[in-house]
Amino acid sequence: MTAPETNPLPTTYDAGSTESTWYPRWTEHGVFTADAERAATREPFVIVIPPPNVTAVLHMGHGLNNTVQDVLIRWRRMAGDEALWLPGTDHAGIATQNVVEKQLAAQGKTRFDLGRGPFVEKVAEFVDHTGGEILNQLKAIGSSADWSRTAYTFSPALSKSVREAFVRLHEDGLVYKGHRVIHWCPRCGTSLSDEEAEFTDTTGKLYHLKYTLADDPTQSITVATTRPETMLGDVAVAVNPEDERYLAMIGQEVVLPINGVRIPIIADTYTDAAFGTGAVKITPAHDANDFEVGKRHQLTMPVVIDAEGIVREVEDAAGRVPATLSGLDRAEARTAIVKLLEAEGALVKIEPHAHAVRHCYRCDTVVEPRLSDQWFVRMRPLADKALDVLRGGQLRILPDRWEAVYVNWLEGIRDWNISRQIWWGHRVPVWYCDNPACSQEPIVSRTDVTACTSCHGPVRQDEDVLDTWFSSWLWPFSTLGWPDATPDLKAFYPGDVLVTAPEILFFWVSRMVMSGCWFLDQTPFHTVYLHGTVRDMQHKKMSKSLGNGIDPLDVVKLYGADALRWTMVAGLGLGVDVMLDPNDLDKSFAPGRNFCTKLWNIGRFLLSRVGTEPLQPLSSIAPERLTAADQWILDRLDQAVLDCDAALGPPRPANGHTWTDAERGRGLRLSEYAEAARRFVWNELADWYLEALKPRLYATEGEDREVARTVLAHAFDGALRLLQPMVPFITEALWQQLPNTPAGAFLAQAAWPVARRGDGAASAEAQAFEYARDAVQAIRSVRSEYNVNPGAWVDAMLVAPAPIGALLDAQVATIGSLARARVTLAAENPGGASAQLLLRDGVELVVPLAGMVDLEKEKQRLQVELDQLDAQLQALDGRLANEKFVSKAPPALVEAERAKAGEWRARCELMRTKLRTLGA
RNA sequence: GGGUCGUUAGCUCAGUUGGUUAGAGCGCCACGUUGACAUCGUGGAGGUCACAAGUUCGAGUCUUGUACGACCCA
Repeated sequence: MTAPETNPLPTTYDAGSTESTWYPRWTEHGVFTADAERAATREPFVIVIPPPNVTAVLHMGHGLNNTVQDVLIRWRRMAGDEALWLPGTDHAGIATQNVVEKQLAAQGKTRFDLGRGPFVEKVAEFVDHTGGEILNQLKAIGSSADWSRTAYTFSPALSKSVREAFVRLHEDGLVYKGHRVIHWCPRCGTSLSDEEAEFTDTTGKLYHLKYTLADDPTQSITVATTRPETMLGDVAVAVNPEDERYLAMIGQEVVLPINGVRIPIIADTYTDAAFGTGAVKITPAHDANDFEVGKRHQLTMPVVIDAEGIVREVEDAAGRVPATLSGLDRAEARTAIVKLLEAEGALVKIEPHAHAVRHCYRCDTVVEPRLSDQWFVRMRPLADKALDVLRGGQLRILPDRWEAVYVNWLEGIRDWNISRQIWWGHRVPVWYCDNPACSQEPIVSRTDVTACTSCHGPVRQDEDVLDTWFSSWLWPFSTLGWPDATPDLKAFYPGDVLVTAPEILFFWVSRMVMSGCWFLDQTPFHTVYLHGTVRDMQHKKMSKSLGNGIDPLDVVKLYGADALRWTMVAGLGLGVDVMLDPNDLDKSFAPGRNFCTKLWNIGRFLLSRVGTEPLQPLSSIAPERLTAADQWILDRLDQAVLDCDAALGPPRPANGHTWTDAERGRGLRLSEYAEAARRFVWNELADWYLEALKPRLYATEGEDREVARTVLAHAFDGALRLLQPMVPFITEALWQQLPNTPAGAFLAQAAWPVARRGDGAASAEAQAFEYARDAVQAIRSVRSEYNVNPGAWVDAMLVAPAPIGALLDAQVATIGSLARARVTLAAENPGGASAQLLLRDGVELVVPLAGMVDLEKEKQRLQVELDQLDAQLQALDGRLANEKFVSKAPPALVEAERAKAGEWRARCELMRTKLRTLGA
């Protein structure tokens, strides 16, 4: 018997219980686990996660980033790829060390009180206990990563990769120790790479200092500087050799104020005659540019500021720092020195000056340029390879405007300072023999060295650790076991898509491409997808410090993970920032919340009507048994599938390795994908098909009801498959209720739909339903205009040319029930006092509305419509009368325009006739 | 200082190689609980596509300039 089943679904969607039901089932059944062996017979599709800092707490940026990855990986998993999303965390050298140092500071201790070994142990312990929590938080938003492969940049396995990379680069002659001015964070006590020293625009001061000539105290030269405290370390004044103002002074000496040191005036083209006074003081130990000048002129390099940012005579600086200044912090020293300069009459003036000051990207302290010994990687050869893969089409970046940024940076690449003077990280694998009698060079080794290879005496390891990014840049293959030739490495390298934010294009993305190309001779991925930033309504980036953040877990609790995911994906234009209001979560997440509620209600109703009896497969139903509505929804599903595919794909270059120009910019349009799927399930399946179907479904039994059940279930099944990557929980819960879902199967690994008809074009039968929709909308419009009681039934006549009339004949009941109208068909318009509308293809709607029709209103409406169309017709006629248009535009277009003109003309005529009958 | 991008409905954004009457979500207005859904339904209002010039039969789309805004690099 076919009485409707008891509805098993609760009336409101319970996100919490659904999420806690399905996530464990997915993981228990290994739905997310990739298999290297299977990858031999299926296309692998690999995404490596941008590893969050091991101590990080989930924020909206992670939410966005990981949702995108999850959508892509779930899509490819359904599409039959061997999908691997590889998760993990980054040990985050400086950041993590800072956290633990802060804890120590609260106890009044420093890391030096503990000593290196115990401190590192303490950090490791801290990471063990509190680290990696973010990975659990990723599970809460539905991330389908392969947790069995969770990696960590500081694990023994990945540490092995790091050593291998360092040693190999050394063997390749690309690692060297350099003595130069680098960026130094006095607070963190370490050097930083160029990328880690971020520029901040600041309004500072430009100090003009007067240095008196040694041999002629009546003469002086004025230099301009933003950092007067470095004058103690000045070794020269440089002027441009072309600058006529100073020609006579070149070669003479000036006396530094305060410490009385004599320094020469030199000529160097580095000096810009137009900046400041045209004369600059040269402090080689405390400015990278001055360092270059100093090297060119073989100047001494006195160091007057130490590693903690304290002014004192550090090196080659005897007699330069007066006792009164020694021991002052660099900021205090600036104040004191300016005062002294003023007292000596050496301070000419102070101007406001807008410039960019570098700050530590971890603690925001102003970076101090510092002369020191550091390990560097010579990047030019690596960068060239990374440029080749982009130019050769093995790599693309979306949005493509970032490709220019990538190229620009790589073309101007500078050597990478990879050593850090902190303790938390991979120690530089270099050992020194301190035996003065032994001539052993530093030993660079893959394994720990315990004795000198020459004299067998004791050795000591380099104190420095490697930049965190030196492990991150190996991530796409270190996580797969490199340098060992593991099955995973063979199966899953190179990967496919890298999803991240543009901020780390240089830090991480470009470097991964370089390392992949260098060590494995292949770009680690063929696509870089750079998504936008999550911002608040003032377009300010969400951040903890600004207090404008949204906790994704709050959103999950309030509306569910799917609502969070949907909101972000639906709003995610390519490379576009996502705006959310931290003060109004209801409004911000309304799109996702509303969509989930709607989907749940669609499913609840639909499933209750479909029931639980087995369904015959769609393929077993003879086409002539399908109604126009059935044909229509099946066509719409085809179209939705094609639209989703077009928005998402292609997943990889068609030839497997190189993007063609036609492919290169395509796909990864997540918002278009969301819109195509949404339109299908909501605007087509629910709004029209389900409504049109109600009479058939309420029938108690019969063949037609079976057809309706089958088509309905098929259409919904298709919708759920299309939606699963975006809203995995709610779709899984609904899909499990469909009668034809096999026991033990998961939507999460069901097949991605394929369009039945390849072209997605509407079939002729479906066209009848389009006419029916037109008629329904027209009747509703008339009803609304005349304020007809929504419950009341009206008479409506459709006047249609014979062939369309024949199509409409079968739709009369459907139109009637959807528009609450007693619908009749006619070949001729009877005229009379009625509301009349022109539909498409010459179909007319006549609604008599006895006694209610307002003739003036009808006339007005017709007139407005006629005027609009007439204006457009005239423009079109003008175009068609233009000989150039007719001769130059594509013939097919001209033909189409002619046909349109004819249609519009007939329509205008019809309206004029109507107006006349209305007495205008 | 160098570079990149953006400016389309009240807000946030789509609009693929130039070619019907420029779309969506949210918001707004009117009506409404007809056997899934008021986190909803139905109907509707709202845009000289920043400005100016140019190319073209034809420009939201291509070129140049201007204004404003954002980001990246030095």
